[in-house]
Amino acid sequence: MAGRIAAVSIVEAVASDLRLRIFSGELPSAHALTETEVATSYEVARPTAKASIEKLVAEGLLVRGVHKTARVADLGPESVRDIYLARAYLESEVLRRLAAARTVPTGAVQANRDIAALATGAPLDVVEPDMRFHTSLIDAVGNERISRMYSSLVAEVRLCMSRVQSLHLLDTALIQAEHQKLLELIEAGRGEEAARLLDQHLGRARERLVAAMGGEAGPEADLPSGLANQ
Amino acid sequence: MAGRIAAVSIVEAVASDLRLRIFSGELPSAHALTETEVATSYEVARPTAKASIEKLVAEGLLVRGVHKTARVADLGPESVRDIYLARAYLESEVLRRLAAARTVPTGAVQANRDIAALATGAPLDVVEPDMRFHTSLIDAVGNERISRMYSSLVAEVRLCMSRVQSLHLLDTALIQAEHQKLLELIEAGRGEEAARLLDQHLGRARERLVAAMGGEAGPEADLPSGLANQ
DNA sequence: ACATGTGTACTTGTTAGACAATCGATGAGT
DNA sequence: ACTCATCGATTGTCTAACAAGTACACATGT
Repeated sequence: MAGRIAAVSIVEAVASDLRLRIFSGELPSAHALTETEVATSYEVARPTAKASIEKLVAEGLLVRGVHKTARVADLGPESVRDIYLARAYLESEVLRRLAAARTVPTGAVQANRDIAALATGAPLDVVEPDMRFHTSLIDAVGNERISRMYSSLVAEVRLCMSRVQSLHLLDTALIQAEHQKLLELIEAGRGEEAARLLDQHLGRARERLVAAMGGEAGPEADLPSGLANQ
Repeated sequence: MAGRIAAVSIVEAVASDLRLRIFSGELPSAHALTETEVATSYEVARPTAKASIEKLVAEGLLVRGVHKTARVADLGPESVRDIYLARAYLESEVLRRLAAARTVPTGAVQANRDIAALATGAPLDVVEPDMRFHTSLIDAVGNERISRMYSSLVAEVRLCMSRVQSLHLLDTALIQAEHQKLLELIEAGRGEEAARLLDQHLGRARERLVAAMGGEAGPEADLPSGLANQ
């Protein structure tokens, strides 16, 4: 079904294609991914397919227990809140830091220009440049570990996005405007305000996502609750 | 050489034992870990050994390029700064959050009691309860992803610690006192002060670690620089 | 009819052995 | 002494196979 790919590593190539198929929605939530199934469809050996699957399990895109077949992760509203809270933790500190150095990453500027350019296109096309915008901010601090953590969160966000077909999910113009404001605040060295705006920005996106997934809205938009009982 | 272990999964068991051997210093930095070598020493098949090694590579404890043998990660001062900065990002937000809810995790209280109890023992014994203290704080927010990220950072910190034999590295009494102060600030709901104290706490530990590794000190202790050029 | 036990098919965990591709180093030639 | 080629070692991947565990359906008993 899926064509063969040639890259640095076979297991990496298979994993990449599976990733795309998951993000595209071709593989729906809770869809079972048998090792032999993957092996035959990509014409690779079962150990290779196994390694690919385990890679995606490590990334959180698939879940599986011992001796059970891997399934596409089915993320609920709680997971979405977890993911967005983690994003906020990392990114708000990053904004403070960038603002302190008055560093405006060119990649983020370009990404937001791209968002503005497709303002008339399909609403779901905004996801890629939006993620690129945020990732550019993170990468600008040059911390390998933080970048890795964030990209793992981005992968989960994209997974969530692919489960939602509501076209009214995203207000492209608003997103673009808030991104612009964030960049301006960074340039002006106003880190605290940038961090606060980011919290609202992410909180809004989170609640829209939760709503589109059928979950009920959280208590407040900009400061999510949910502290574990000790 | 290493005895066999029986657990849920063989590759997990092998990975765990390798982890311990790395943390204990038995496997020094840049030590090569051949797949066949691991396979024969644990009496497992090579694919199993391979999987264990790849697991540790994913955790950052081992490094390896394509077609090259895995080696124990050799973390330099830059890595230490990256790790501690990432810790600060996560943990400072966690402290603000815990303080807002005035939630003092019992696990952290117990961990700090343990530190106080062994105030007369070997200085390196403080590492385990110290990590437990910080991990308890993180886990208290109940965010699975943040906990996972943090534990990955803790693993790297422990790797660094095992490379350092300087016994004057840690001032147990000071650590214990600062932990106590952190808990009090949380209980009092003074999140900002807690976050600031944490920055100093981690910054001090970081610079001691860097110094013990032979690196030169960073510019300032509580607000590490190192912004990537654009 | 319902609950319970059994059994079979499917899937995963692990192993063995093998071959090609690649990396590192040693040795030969200039 | 320096460059290049050959060789050994190591990894990537495959085929084949067996053991072990899970899940579902079937049959049985109450």
